[in-house]
Amino acid sequence: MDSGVKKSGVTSSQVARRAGVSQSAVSRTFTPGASISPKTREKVMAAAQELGYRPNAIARSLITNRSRIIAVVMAYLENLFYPDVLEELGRLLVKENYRLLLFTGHMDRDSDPVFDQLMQYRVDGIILASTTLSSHLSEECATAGIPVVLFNRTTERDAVSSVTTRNREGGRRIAEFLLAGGHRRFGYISGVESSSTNRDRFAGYREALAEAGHDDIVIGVGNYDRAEAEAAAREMFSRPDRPDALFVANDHMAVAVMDVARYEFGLSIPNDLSIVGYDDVGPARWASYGITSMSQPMKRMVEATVNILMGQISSGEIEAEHRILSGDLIVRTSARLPKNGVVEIDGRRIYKPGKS
Amino acid sequence: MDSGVKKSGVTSSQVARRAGVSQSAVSRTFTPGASISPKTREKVMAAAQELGYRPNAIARSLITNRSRIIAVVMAYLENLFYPDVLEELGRLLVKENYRLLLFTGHMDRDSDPVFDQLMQYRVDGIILASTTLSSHLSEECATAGIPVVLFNRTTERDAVSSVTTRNREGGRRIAEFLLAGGHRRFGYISGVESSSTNRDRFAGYREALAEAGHDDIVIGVGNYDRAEAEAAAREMFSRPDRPDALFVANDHMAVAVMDVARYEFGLSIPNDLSIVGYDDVGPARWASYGITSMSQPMKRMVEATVNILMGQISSGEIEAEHRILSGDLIVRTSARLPKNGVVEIDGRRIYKPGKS
DNA sequence: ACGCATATTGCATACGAATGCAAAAATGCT
DNA sequence: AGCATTTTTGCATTCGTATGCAATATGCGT
Repeated sequence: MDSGVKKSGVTSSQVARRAGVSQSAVSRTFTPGASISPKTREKVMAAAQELGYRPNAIARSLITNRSRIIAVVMAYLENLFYPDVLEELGRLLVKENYRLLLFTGHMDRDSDPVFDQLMQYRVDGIILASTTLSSHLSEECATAGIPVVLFNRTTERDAVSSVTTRNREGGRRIAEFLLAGGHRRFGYISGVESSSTNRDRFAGYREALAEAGHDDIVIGVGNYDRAEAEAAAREMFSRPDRPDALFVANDHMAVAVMDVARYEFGLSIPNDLSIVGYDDVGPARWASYGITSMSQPMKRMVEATVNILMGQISSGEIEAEHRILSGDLIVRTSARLPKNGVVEIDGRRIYKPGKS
Repeated sequence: MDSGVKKSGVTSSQVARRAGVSQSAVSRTFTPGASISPKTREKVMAAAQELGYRPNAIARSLITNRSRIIAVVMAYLENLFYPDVLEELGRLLVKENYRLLLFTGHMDRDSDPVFDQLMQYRVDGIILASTTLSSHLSEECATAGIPVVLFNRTTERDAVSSVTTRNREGGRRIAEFLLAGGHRRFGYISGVESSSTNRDRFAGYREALAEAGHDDIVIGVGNYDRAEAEAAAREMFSRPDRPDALFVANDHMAVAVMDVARYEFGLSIPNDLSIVGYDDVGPARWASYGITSMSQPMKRMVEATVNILMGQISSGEIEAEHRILSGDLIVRTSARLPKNGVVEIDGRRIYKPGKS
């Protein structure tokens, strides 16, 4: 009431004095599960209220050695898949009472500066979305006891935890779908060629096509980038042996490729060209595109990610764990339909070979 | 070399012992501008290297009372404008050696929980993107000495700093453009009605139309949400007096509205209906849409935001500051063109009434 | 070489909260 | 009531770094 300025900087000791108790009592009042009597707790709460006290998370971190901060390193934000992921991550982390420290951009090369900051803030965990860590850096995390989870990516040696979907099977499924649709000439526009998602998607696609006797896939490199995907599409569509079936490594690029096909080459989709994408991200669902796409169960992926992290944080065990989920091939209008195999589930049309 | 495990937890004292200097020397080595001789700095650096030492930002914050963390509260992430903003913010903040603590979702009502966390981490500044603070909360920030900047939004009383564009003028410009294009019946699909951006854009639009004798604007409420905008569009397009000119409060909704117009109502754009959006965000530029849109100079807005923040942090003066930038009406194909006024600048077509 | 000004260094303490430990209070039991 | 047990409390210390101050080392001018 009378205290006048309540410039934040109210400390637990001040509250303690006000409430006529010890600083420890204040601390215990704000520490869930600590030993404190209802009576003192009430006194403390009242004093805290009056002074506008909030526990200082920084000081708390210093002594508990827990920051309750999770670092998220994310790239490709212009691909709506990732903002979606970010939003869901935010929701889940806040629910677990963790904060989200965001680093945008890649950290492929020795991006020590960014990494240094992660370490300096003693984050409790790191989520790498579409970005990997040099083995050097991930080792450093391991020795530092910081859990790391790769989101939608894996590394060669499975040394660090990851959450992915069955990209290889996804690639296969897409090939089967396009084969069943009676296509003759197959194309692929890749993501970043060294990325595990790209490798796996393509591997599955190529395998299934090869088994059907198609060994000559027309390939363009899109690097998960709109402009590059457009350029690759232009090059591909200008070829005399233009494909009639095209798998684009993600929807973000597929949308761009579709625009190029329609508005620069006057192609009719899916009559002249079938396009299949990956992720089942927002724009793929928009009426202008209606892209047939392998879905990635984003929410479950995020949930698994947070889950792994929380497990490792509370147990202290940083054993690499790999969660592999699966999606469905959502059928829309960007690709010719096979005779059968398309079924409707929960209002979504899905390709399930074998089923009529 | 021999130290074996270098489990992070290396402290400045350990480095000091190793280097044969005092802990202060280590601290000074890592404090830019501190008084330290090149010779000892070198010794310290060497020891730090060996042990894998990194200064503990938490401990540092505790004593300097500066966290070097900026909280960003952001909503509407599915609107690509905001991921773009986020990326740019990340870039600029990192350059200023600040970290970005992200909170997603709204905090309109007394969202004290989120706010509490902001305060607990003693963030050095707060950026509110498309979200405002109750006056109660913003006051609390003021007394706590924490700079707050509203991004793309203002409050009634100009008590808190903000960065916006001339939304009212933008609304006017759009009206002028549509009037010059010879349209007869005008519509508007709003954002969140209480938001300042929506109010201003609409005010300008309505004023200019009224001056031209058009007082009967057909209105739908979109709340900056795709689904709601679609519903509003459906309702509007079903009316007998369907407008032939439609201003949609942002591109995120305009894209959805355009799809409804074309694919659900078979309208030809811009022949049957002209659509103008706001933001000039990614999808507006895609070939499928080509939306004529008032641009917001996102990079400059972000720059101004960071600028205000840095200024207030370093000066300690938290005087509300308002930066108001302006954009251009980028002309594409979603709206009928006026006879004149459209000029080409840097490869972009812009509407500048008065110019031929 | 001497004295003075300046640059470096180490000591000791502070930041704000959490926690082991022992003292004190409350509770239960007979 | 008296004793044993449990709960609550306060004291003192700790986390890792920054910084004022006094002490020491260095450099400069003559």
